[in-house]
Amino acid sequence: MTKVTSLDIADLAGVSQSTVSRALRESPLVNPQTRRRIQLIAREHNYKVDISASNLRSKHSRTIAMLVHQESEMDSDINPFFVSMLASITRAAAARNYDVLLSFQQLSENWIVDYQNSNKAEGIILLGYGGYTDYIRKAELLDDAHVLTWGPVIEGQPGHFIGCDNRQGGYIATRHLLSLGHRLIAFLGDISDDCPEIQDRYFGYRKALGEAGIRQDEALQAPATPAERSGYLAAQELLSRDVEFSAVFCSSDLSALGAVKAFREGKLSVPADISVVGFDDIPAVSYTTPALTTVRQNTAKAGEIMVDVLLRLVNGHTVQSQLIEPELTIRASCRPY
Amino acid sequence: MTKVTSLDIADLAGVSQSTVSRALRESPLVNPQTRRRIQLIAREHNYKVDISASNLRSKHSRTIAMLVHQESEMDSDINPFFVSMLASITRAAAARNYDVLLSFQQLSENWIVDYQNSNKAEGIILLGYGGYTDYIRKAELLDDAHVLTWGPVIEGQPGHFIGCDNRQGGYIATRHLLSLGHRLIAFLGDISDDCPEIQDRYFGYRKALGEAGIRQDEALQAPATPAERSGYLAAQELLSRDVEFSAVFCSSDLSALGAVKAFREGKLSVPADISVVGFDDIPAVSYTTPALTTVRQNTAKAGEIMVDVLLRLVNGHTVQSQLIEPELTIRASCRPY
DNA sequence: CTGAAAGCGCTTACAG
DNA sequence: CTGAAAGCGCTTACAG
Repeated sequence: MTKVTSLDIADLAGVSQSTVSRALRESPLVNPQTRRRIQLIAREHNYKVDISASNLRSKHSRTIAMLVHQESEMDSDINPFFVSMLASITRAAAARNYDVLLSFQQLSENWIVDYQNSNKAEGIILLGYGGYTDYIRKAELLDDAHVLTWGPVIEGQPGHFIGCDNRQGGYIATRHLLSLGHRLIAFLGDISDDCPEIQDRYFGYRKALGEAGIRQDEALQAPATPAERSGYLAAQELLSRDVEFSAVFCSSDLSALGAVKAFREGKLSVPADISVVGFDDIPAVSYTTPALTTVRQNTAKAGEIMVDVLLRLVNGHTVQSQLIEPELTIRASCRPY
Repeated sequence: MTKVTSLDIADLAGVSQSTVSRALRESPLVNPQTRRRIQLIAREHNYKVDISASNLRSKHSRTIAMLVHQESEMDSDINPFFVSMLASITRAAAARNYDVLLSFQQLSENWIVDYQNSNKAEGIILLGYGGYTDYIRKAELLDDAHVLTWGPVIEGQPGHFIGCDNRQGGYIATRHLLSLGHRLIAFLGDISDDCPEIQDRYFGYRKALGEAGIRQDEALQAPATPAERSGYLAAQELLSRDVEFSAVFCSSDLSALGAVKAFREGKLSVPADISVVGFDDIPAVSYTTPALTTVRQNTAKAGEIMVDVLLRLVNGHTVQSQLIEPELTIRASCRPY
């Protein structure tokens, strides 16, 4: 069976090939009746516009590339938050008739050149490059390339970023605990310069404490990466310090999950003995016992915005880095002090 | 800045455009020195072969599409097992110089036609369509289309499947528990015809019990979907029945995680009071306490095989549905009875 | 080993 | 509203 082309459809419909092309692209130039007839014939014959020919001629690929960062080749343990982002970006792109190319690897100049200059994709979205700010900073390429990164928005930083208002997120999480009467609130997370997003959550936490007239106690801070295991260890570390606290703000849901487990093993009940707030609102934490109170990053909305902004970048508009407002999602892991 | 084409490179190198094309595709027809020179010039000018033009002319897209099944629009909670598969397929494709298009949605005839006839992708991989056997059965399209599904291999079934030898997996999991002296072994999972993969795990479990001369007690079976919440409820159900058992084989890691939690809440320690074996070996279960003994589905290998088989299908070879051998991964969730 | 030429299947001015 | 024609940037016989 030989391939059906627009010429075949034209013959069948008794019109010219250009008219077929127009009809299938919903051009208003074509007589509505003719258009419908052509579309019907095309469907009957399972005809689809050849995307390569279309792309070549029109110089658009209607495709974006998504690059998911992977530390190591072997590590398939992707934060569920990024899986949600991936899904929502893909859906947002599909809604705009864009396809999504997926790749897991390290960012390299080469990769960007490859995807842009080869016309494979009109733009690129970077996911999970949180720790790579330095690297991104170096790549001047990012400035004229159509690259959008999910990550921290830092003053004067080259490239284009969309991220969560992490400072606000840390602030509302801590305010919530304060409003429940907690005064000794621990913080779990890596506040080094390597993790500007976590740092911002920490700054929000400090701001809320400050406003409540509470001096932050360094002994109530323990580093943790966004991983269950890490939260578990950090919580144990906290317990071993033998400082008092009645609540913990964890800078990620995964670390919160680990912390809850550590507390439980230490015969401390959540929320009876300790209140816990997480960050991200990954799908899993609404099912846990207790369901986790957390700061929701709206991935569906984030996906929409990222696709919109990337496409505006592609179309030559100047775009602004943008922060997405987090929301507190109250569940069952906190209790009044 | 106007686009660099192979003609520009040809001019710069003082050769014909055909020679540039050949050189960049590593054709042995080109003088090695000339080839190197051309490649150098191309790199200097950030020239990349226009993929649309190349695809149009050569009639290959070197792209495969991955369709991940999503029950509902809102459900971004994808089983980590499929995330691993997604990553490993993408990497296997990249190693063969293939790009991967990603889509999350329901399977529809339309979708397949769209991707194949439009030349967007040479073949399609379906992920997470376990419950959709009926639907797939109906789609005769699948037979001549280049579609490969991760799922159960069923005698006489149309289409092409790669899956885990689930029966063997259930068998080795149960044998392990038997070898530790357990006799009363519960099973968690949905054994309806809707889930042939879980059914197979159940058959393997029964086979092992049978060989050990143990009559399977129906009261020791509780339905559970591959979700933590579901495993949690199923384990509670089991406990409420007040039947005795010293071990549980859970048909997924996610349900095993939930079961462990339920046992713990019921003041039963794993593995001291109850031994638990899971299935999948998702990344998370090696970090839990106790680390979970489970049946490993080797996703890296599965990804390689799926890409290989799909590409052979694409190239017109007949391919055989294939089962991947599971391996028992012993960790800390089981103890001799 | 190299080049001239055809042509993949579309989109889009241009003319009517 | 419709058609004839050019041309997107390659790959690949074909000829030498």
